[in-house]
Amino acid sequence: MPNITLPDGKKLNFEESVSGLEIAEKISKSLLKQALVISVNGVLQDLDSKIKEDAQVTIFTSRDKEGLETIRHDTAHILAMAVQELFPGTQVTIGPVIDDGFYYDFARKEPFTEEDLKKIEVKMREIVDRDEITKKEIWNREKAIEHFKKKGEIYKAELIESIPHSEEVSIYFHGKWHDLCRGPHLSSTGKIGKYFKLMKVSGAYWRGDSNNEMLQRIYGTSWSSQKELDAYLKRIEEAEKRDHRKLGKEMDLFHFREESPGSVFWHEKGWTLFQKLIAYMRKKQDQAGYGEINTPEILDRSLWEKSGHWEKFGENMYTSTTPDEKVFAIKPMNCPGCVQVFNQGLKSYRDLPLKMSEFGKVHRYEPSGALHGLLRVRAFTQDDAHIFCTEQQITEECLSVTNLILEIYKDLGFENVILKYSDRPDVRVGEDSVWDKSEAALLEAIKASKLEYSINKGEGAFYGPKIEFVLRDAIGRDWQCGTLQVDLNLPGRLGATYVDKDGVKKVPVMLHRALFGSLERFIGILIENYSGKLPFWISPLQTVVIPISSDFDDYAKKIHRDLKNAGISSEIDLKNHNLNYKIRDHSLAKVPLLLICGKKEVDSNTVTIRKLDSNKQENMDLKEFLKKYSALNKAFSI
RNA sequence: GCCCUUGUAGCUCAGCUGGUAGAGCAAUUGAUUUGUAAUCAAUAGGUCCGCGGUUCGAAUCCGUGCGGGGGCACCA
Repeated sequence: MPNITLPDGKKLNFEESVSGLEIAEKISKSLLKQALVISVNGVLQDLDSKIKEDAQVTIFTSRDKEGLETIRHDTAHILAMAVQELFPGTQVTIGPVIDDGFYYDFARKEPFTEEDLKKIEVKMREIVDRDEITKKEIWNREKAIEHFKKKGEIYKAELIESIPHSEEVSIYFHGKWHDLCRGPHLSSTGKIGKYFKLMKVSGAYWRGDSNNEMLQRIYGTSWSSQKELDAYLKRIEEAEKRDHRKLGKEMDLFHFREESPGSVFWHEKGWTLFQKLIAYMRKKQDQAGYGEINTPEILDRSLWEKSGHWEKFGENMYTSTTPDEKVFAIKPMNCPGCVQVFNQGLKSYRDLPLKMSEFGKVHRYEPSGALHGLLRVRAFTQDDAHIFCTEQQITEECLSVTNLILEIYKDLGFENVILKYSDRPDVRVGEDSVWDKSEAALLEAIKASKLEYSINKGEGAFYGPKIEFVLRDAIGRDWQCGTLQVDLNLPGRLGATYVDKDGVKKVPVMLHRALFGSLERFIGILIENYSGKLPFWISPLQTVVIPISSDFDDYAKKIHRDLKNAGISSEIDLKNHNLNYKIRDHSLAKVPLLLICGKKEVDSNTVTIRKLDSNKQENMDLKEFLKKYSALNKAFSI
C-alpha cells in the first residue's frame, strides 16, 4: 500500500503497487501527457516501473534537466537502432549523454560518411514514427554474455562482464531491438520527438584507451522542441564567428605556416597586443613583490637529467646536438633555469620568500593532433614565476598568488573562475612522504581561499600537486589558464639551499605559478571572449584617423601626430575612398575608435569619435580627447 | 600519435564524369572629394601543397609525404 509523497509535500495513497504513469494520471491529464521519467527516492526510473513501497517521487517532463537527458539518452539508442538497421554487422558499444547531446560509438570497418549520417537521420525519424514500445528485462549475466556473443556483439559482452556482480544486468527493448542499458528510458520511441540532429563522425578509442582499437563515434544533439534545437545550432554558429583563428587573420594579428607547425608568426598588431599584456603584467608583478629574471632557452642535457625532466618529460622535449656532439635541450619549462639563478650566490632565510618572475618562451613537442590555433601550440611564452620559501610560508604565498590571479582575470574581463586541484600522478619524482606534505599544504591554501574547487585525481605535475585556474568566457566556455604548484622535489634535486637562522643550510620549498599560463593561449581566449572587440587599452590599434575628404588631410595628420605623442596608437587613412567605405573597413578590423575630421572639426579644433558598434557620434575637444584616452592607457583600464 | 575530412590568386570560394584554370573582395592605376558599415572603371595577379605513379593528356584518378579542420588520446 504505497504512500507516495510528491515534491510539494502532498501525499497520494494507492492500494497496490503503482507506476509513475498512474501517479501522473492521478495528478493531471496534461502531466500524464508530458511525463517522461520519474525519480523514486532520488533514483531515476522508467515511468512504467512499479513502486511497491512508500516513496518520495518527482515526475520529470522535457522542461527538467532529467527529462531532457532522458530524451538524449533515448535518441542515442534510436541512433544505434537506425545504424544497425541500415548497416547490419555494425557492433554497438556505448552511447552516453553529454553536454547538449549524446554520442554513440560503433565498431564497423567502413567509415561512416556525411551521406550515411543523412540516411541514418531519416531512419531515426522513421523509428520515432513507428513508436516502438520500450520494455525492460533483467537478465542473468551468463545468459546475457552468451546472447551478445552469439549476436557478434563482443564489445557488449565485454561490458556485461565488467559490470560489478552486485548490480543487475538490465536489457532495454525498443520493439525487437535491444541493448544493455542501465536506463531509464521513455516509454516508447515516439516520445523523444524529432528535434535532433546528427552533428559529426569521429574516431574514439574503445574505453578511452589509445592502446585499444579505434571505434567510430557519431555525435548528435537532441532537444525537446524545434525552438531549442534552433537556438543550439545558432549558438554553435555564433561561437564559430568568434573563432580566434578566423579573427586573428581578419585582424592581421598572426598566422601559422607549414615550416613550423604549432608556432606562431606574430604580426605587428598581434605582437603589440602581446607586449601590452606583458607590460600590464610587469606592473602587477612589480607591485606584488616579484623581480623579473631571464634564463637560457637551451640548457645542457645534464641539468634536465638532474631535474627529472629528461626521464619524465623527455617525450615532449626538443633536443639539439651541437657540431661538437654535445646534447642540449630546448627548455620545455623555466623552472630548472630559475633554480640556477637562485643557486648563484648565497641565500639567507631573510631573502625568503624570494619571488622570481620570467616571461620564458618554452618549447614542447606536442602530438600533432593536439595543436589548435593559439590555444594549443608547441612554442609558447609563460608568464612564469617561482617563489622560494619555507614550509611555513607555503599557505600564505599560495593565497597571495590566488588573489593576484583573480585580480588579473577581473581586470581583463573574467569574473567567473573555478579551481581544480590535482594530486600526485603515477609518473612522478620524490618520496611519498614529501608528496603528503605538499598536497596537504596546497589543500590548506585552497580551503583558506574559500573558493569552490574540484579534485582531479592523479593529474598533478611530476614534481608536485597543483591548482589550476579555469575561467569561464562570455559564452560559457571554460579555459584552463593559471596554475599554482607546490614543489618539494626540484629544489633538492638541483641543490638549492638557504642559510637558516640557526646557520644551517636548508632546502627551500618552491612554488611554480603562471597567471595567464601561456600568453599565446590567453590571447586566443581574449579574442574569443571579446569577439575580437578588445577593450580600448589593450587594443593593438586603438584609433584610425579619417579625413572626410583630402581637403582635411593636413588636419588629420596633425591629429595622428598628437595621438602618437600622447601614447595612443593610431593609423591615418588617406586612401581615396569615401567615408562609408572607410568606416566599414576599420570596423571590420575591430578598431575601437574612429576619429573623423572634416570642416566642422578643423574649425573647432575637435574630433568626432565613432566607437566600434555604435553609430552615435561624439564630438570632443582634441586636447580633452588626448588627455582622457592616454590616461586610460596609463591605467590599463577600459 | 590514431580515425575521418581537407589543401585552387593576399582572403573567401567555383571548377560536372581527366583536355594545363575562373568569380567576388583585397592590391595597382585612373576618374570621383565624399559627414558615419562597400562610388565607378581598367590592369595585374596562380610550380592548382610537395614527390611519385596511371594516362596521348592530371587541379581532377591512385600511392606517399607535409600542412589545415573535426574528434579521440595527450595537455598550458
